[in-house]
Amino acid sequence: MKGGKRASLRLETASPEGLTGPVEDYLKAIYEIGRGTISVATNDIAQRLDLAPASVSGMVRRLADQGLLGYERYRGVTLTESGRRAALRTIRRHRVIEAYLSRALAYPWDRVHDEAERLEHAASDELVDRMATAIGEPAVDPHGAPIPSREGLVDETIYLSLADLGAGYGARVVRVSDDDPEMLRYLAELAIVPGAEIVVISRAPYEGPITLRVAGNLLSIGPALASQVMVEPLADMDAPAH
Amino acid sequence: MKGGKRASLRLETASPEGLTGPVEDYLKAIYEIGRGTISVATNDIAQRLDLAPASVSGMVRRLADQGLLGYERYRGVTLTESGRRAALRTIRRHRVIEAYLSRALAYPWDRVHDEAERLEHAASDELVDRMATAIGEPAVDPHGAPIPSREGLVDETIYLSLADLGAGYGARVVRVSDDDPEMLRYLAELAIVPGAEIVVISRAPYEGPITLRVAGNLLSIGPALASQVMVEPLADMDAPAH
DNA sequence: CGCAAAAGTTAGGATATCCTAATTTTATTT
DNA sequence: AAATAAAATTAGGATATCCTAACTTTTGCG
Repeated sequence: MKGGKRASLRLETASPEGLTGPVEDYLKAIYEIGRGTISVATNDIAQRLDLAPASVSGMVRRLADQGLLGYERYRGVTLTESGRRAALRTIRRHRVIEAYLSRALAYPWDRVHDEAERLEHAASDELVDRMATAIGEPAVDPHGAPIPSREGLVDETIYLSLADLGAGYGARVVRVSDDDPEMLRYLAELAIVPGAEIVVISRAPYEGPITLRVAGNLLSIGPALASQVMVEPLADMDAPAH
Repeated sequence: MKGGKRASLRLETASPEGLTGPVEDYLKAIYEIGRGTISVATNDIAQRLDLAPASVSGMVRRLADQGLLGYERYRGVTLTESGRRAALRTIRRHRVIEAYLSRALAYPWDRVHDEAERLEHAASDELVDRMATAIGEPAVDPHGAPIPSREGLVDETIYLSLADLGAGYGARVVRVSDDDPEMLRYLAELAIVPGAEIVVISRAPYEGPITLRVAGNLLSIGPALASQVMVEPLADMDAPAH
């Protein structure tokens, strides 16, 4: 006989439960689409992961057999408790890595996402925890997304998007969508970053441009972009009237 | 048609040439066994990667087809120029990551290897370069192994092992084998680490213990352990006679 | 409410990687 | 140099993941 016994499957992941990279990606996608609770359509998973719908049908079936998902044919999937935990662990990894790359290695914010997308499947919990400690246990990643705790708790607050904000309102940017590097570069140029304060000056009708004041400058953006920017309305503004 | 075209193979690696994790592992193993030039037996590859010999036969055939290896059935394999470059890139990644984990995140030296083993397939060249810069472009990893340059150059010096050193000789430890955590912890306890100066006090015959002075202490180790410690003899010792 | 469009699934394949068992080639040893 | 031992290969399978094409179920509309 040669050497010791071998794991039945060669895993490329560092997950405690030994999930593969693709499995982690599915769970994360399902969590993010359904906010952790809502039932999710297989086609939406396919779209988000850029896979053929048929591939998703096969995979969710297997994940359901493993107890990670609840699944009824033609009816969408939900995360089980164990699936949810696994999803949040991966999301924590992703966001801690993003934050670490940004703060400790001065990684540009439009590139942290792709790098984290690969590292999240390879980094051990110990490494992720060391990274988090090294940068002072931040609460959010560079795009403003909340980082789940080691115990799997996350801030699930739902924010308005800039597209939902009426003229005259002021708000603070809390979070921007993270996966389009070009958009992130553009937003940074406009100073629309988490923490920035903005005022909606006017909104043209029929999906027209939204004019804002940001950091003293006036600028206009389209509603498609505005919908990617999550904000927290500020109470103390002067002209909230309609 | 849905979305854009898809890569023909889904890669889990960040390599420029798009090599998979297993492929990088094979190339690295072949480089390390054969020091980059010598022909390597497939069985040795199997042993090092903990795979069945039959699996290696299949894989080296494919790698040869891809131009990464020279291969003649029943005769072993050699790295081609392109295989060698790929191997050194992976080795650079591995060692930079080890050094970074150790210096920037205070990772214990017996655990950097396993972590790097996974991250080396996921980290982009940009990340590895940023890590290297962040810790001052070290020349060696925490175990004393030389880090290949971005251009693929490495120090190929071959050192003696402690097991080859006669009684009376002094030497400086340059490098220790890196993949057995328990052994690394033991060596650290004995202060046998890269940079340490040692003197061989005596050697018992018939594979007997080797007695050393390290950091002022006397201690004995077996030849199996001694052979894992690479040293550079010191010229200025007093009793080199016989 | 019936039917077409949309959503989702099964069927049948492909690829990369690994395994065990059986076979072939090379090396060693008398 | 024949016989045996060691090394390496082929044959035949398994698994995880993905795909396209064809089919089925659900949904939404006139």
